[in-house]
Amino acid sequence: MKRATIKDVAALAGVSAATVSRALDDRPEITQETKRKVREACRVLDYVPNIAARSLTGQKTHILGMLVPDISNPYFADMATAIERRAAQEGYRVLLSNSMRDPEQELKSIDSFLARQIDGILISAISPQSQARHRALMGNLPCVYLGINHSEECSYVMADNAAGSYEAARYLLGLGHRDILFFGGRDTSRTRELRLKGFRQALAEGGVEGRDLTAAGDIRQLRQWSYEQALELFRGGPLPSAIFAFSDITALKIMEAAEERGVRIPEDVSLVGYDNISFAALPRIHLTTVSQHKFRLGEIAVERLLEQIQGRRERTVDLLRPELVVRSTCRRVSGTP
Amino acid sequence: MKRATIKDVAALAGVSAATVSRALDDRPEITQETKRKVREACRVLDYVPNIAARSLTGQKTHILGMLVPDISNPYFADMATAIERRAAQEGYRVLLSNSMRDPEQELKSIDSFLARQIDGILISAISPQSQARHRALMGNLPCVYLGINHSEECSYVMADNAAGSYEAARYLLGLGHRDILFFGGRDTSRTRELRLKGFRQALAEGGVEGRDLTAAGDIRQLRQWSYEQALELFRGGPLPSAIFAFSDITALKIMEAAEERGVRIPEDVSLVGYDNISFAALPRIHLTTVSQHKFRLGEIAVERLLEQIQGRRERTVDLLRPELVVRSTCRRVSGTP
DNA sequence: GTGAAAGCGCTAACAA
DNA sequence: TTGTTAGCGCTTTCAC
Repeated sequence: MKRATIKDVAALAGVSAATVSRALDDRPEITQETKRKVREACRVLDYVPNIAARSLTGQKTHILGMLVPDISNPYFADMATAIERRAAQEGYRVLLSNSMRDPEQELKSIDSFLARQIDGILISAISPQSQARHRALMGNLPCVYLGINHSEECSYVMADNAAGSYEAARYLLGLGHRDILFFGGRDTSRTRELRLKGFRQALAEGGVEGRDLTAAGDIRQLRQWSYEQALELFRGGPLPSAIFAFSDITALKIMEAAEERGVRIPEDVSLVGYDNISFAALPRIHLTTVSQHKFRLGEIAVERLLEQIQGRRERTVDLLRPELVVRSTCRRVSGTP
Repeated sequence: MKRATIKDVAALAGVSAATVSRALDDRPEITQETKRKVREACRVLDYVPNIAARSLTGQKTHILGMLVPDISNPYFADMATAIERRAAQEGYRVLLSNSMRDPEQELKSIDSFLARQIDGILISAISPQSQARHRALMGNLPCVYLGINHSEECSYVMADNAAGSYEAARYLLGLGHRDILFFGGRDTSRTRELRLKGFRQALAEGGVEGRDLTAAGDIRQLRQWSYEQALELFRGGPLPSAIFAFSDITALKIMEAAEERGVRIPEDVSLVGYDNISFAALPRIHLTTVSQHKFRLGEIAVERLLEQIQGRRERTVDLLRPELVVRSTCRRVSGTP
């Protein structure tokens, strides 16, 4: 049972293939009567136009590519969901690719997207270096970058990481915390760099010295590293008054270690995360964290990309202001005056 | 800057388009020298073959479709991840579609998949009724169903829901629980029906009477419903000794309500979930639940689908045995002898 | 208002 | 071993 083609429809409707094409496109020059016959024939034959053939004729595929470093990270998973939903509303589908933080894989994924004639691409690049390499491959394919790894001439959508951590740090200071530890993130991560910067600035303004703990070297398993470091931290020595985790994932690992060591949050140590992934809002977790509005961020990225594809806009830059989401993992301490 | 085509490569390499095609396919009849020239030309031109054209020539698209009722449900999200990963290993990409539990949307998604010439499709159908309707549309397109909504002549991969809840109920009985409440799920859900069946069987064998609470009528927001019902349950009257939640999502909502009412789990009431979504393993949550091995299930589905596509197998049926994952939300009670 | 013909980029059959 | 030719299903001129 072969699929029906436009010729089959044309034959059944008693017109030419060209007319069928025009009728389905609802062109004004075609008679209502002809359109009716064509639609009827399509229905009878269960005709579905072949998009491959259509795209070959220079049409669009209505497929977007999305490339992220790690889809098992709930942050990207959530953003992907928002992107797929928004794209679907506009009649686009999205092809997802996971670079696994491997620059070679990133290039391969882009090749594969190109081969599929996607109309545009959304990329969360691994690093500015990798970004520079794949930029060339893409030619003038419409593209919007997600997050911070891009060069200045690209379109991008990002949240202000420094501002987010600045606000969170101010919150901790306001609660009376003076000994605050910035915990986690890879030392190669620009995201971490920016978050640490906002953190330090707030502390400096408050006249407080900050500490930080960073994953240096080739740490593949950042989660495992965080867990082990937290276990070490909670081994018995003096605790910091508050911990500012690089991300919610890290914060969760800290929570896990705390539980194991009998350290109570927030009674013994306050904790704030970053990203506001869905885990953070769960009962018993109630993690205070910084929201990057990742759903909105994904939606905007799709909108900007479609504007580029449809030639309505050139380069765009969108900056979202993060927002502190206060839950229950921080307590007020009586600061020394 | 137009993308290079096979003709450009052929011209630059000084051979015909057909030779380029063969060289890239690494066919034995082509000289090493020719292959080298072709590869070089491809490199120079940044040539990426056009998959649309290739698929038009009767080739495959190497794209699989995946259709689920609700991707915001972590259960499906997790399975999708497993499916994408396994498919990527085999050189396939997957196009995701969300039916939003709407039968019309389900049909539209399938049409859109057909139009894209996907090689095969993985479906978690909304209901046996919807399944019957879309079955016709697909002709003999390779297809594997995920879960329980399919007719008998299809290929499918599913976990034994009754066996899973049977085991969980036995576990609760073994801990001494006698007053156990089966909580949640839509009354139209076959999944719920099967889980309830296993639950009842175990209780009957233990000489215990079971109770159950079901979402009847057109409940769109099952999560909200669960939360409200749990709040009601925890209002102050006598508590059941244990609650068997229809799913982990439901269990989490029960946890949330319990927290709000000051009901302690497992001290005041034991709780078990179903699905073993990633939330269940988080610190502070530690939900005892039934694992359906959803990652494995997704992988198997991909493998079976590819076997069908490559003509190596016809209809397949895979049944996975669920497994109880004991964490910390159930306690032993001193049963009346 | 509609049809005939050309061509999108590629592969497969047949020649050479 | 390689080139030539035809055709996949569709859209888009250009005629009529």
